Amino acid sequence: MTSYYQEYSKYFVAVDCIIFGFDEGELRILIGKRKLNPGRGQWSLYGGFVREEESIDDAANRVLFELTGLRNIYMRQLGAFGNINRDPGERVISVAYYALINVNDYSHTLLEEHSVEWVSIKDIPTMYSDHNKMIARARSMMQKTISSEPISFNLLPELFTLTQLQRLYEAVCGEEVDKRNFRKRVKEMAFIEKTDFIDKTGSKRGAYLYRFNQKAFQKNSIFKL
Amino acid sequence: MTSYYQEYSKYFVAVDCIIFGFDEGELRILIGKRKLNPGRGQWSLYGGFVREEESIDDAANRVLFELTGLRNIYMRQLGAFGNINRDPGERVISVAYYALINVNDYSHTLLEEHSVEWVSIKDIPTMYSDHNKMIARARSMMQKTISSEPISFNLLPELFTLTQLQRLYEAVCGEEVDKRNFRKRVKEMAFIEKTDFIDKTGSKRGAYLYRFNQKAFQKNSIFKL
DNA sequence: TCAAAAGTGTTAAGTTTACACCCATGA
DNA sequence: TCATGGGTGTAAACTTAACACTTTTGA
Repeated sequence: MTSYYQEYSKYFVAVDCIIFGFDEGELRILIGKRKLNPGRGQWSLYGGFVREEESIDDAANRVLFELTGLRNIYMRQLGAFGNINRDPGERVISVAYYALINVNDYSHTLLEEHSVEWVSIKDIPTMYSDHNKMIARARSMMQKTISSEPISFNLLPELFTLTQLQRLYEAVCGEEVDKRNFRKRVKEMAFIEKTDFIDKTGSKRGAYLYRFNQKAFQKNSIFKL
Repeated sequence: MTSYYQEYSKYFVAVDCIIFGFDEGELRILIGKRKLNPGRGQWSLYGGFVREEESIDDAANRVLFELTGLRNIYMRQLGAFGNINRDPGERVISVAYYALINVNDYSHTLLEEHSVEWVSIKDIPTMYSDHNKMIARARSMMQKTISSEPISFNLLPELFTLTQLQRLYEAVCGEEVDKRNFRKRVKEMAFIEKTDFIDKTGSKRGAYLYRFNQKAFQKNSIFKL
């Protein structure tokens, strides 16, 4: 084994995931209570330590997979959190990621198995370590992104109504938007395709279901909500 | 010493700084050739390892201070880079930061002392490890930021002409803008103050010098270039 | 006297916002 | 039949973009 850097210190490196979902008109994240010390019983993000055989990104994907059973999830790094005493146990540097999943893809069984729950972004409790800071950063990063990149679709089922899309947008941005103006903008985006399917769960009349066409997007690549 | 996490591995954690300056109409970064193995002689960002008694942010500030002698510099984290083999020596996780400095504050003596030089962003060579990726990310992050936050002023002397400000903006964005439209926008920002001083180095006629008023900005907080 | 950079307004095009009513259906 | 959410267009306000000439001065 080489040892170029032996005079320097090494640190534990963890990943923490802010997992967003959208349900009942609310933006939610998946959090649970810590099962181990330090901080046992405190609300916490789901995370894990980086292993020697994986990159940090791989670690984040592994942790997400362990919790959700899902792969190929939209996931972005928020950054590294490295205050000396951020972890009450020992010095741990944590790299935070946020992920967007469709709550329907996540089974209730798994919720109980890992004792995590969907908590509305409006009701986040005080959390372990600097996790509140991570959540705030994730939220603000996502807010900036949602108007310029088509990330909404990761939070919705494959087929969705325009009202659902609008409610999601409103939940992320924290403000209401005009229905007609919103639909006008959607109509200009050829990669948001109207299907012939109709959803009757949300209203008596029924609403057309739409679908995000990834391929059509690649070509056009203009997005502005 | 506590040992909550002893079953996990520890890693070297470094910081790398992308230090931007603006000179002769070009956006430049400060890079040098590695003095030590692995990678001796390769072009590299300036960096250092995180010490036990400092946070990652503190480490970045220390490294920047070591190189420039400057404190209280505008500096933002880009994120963590953690591929397994990113460093040819041993596994090192690196947290990249970008900093904006005024080239006039940086002495030529220091350039030589640390054998670093200002290289135009257009002429960045192939660099050590994943440093090219870091630079690309820094550039793109800065580009996004410059239109919505008043960061330009960190790259300029305290007093600057509108042409300098415009050239900087153009260098960062990589495209030219209309002089009259640019000045119109500047005029609407009360916190960019015209002074009575005139700079005659850039033209025979001379141009008014302007100054960024940080206090006036705090109150208004609208920025759009 | 001329080359070089500084400085200055107007108009057309495009974008954004505000706004109200009819439709289809199940209960 | 009525309450509920679905669906649609236009005009005014605002923002952005395009555009050309005069001024000052040192060389």
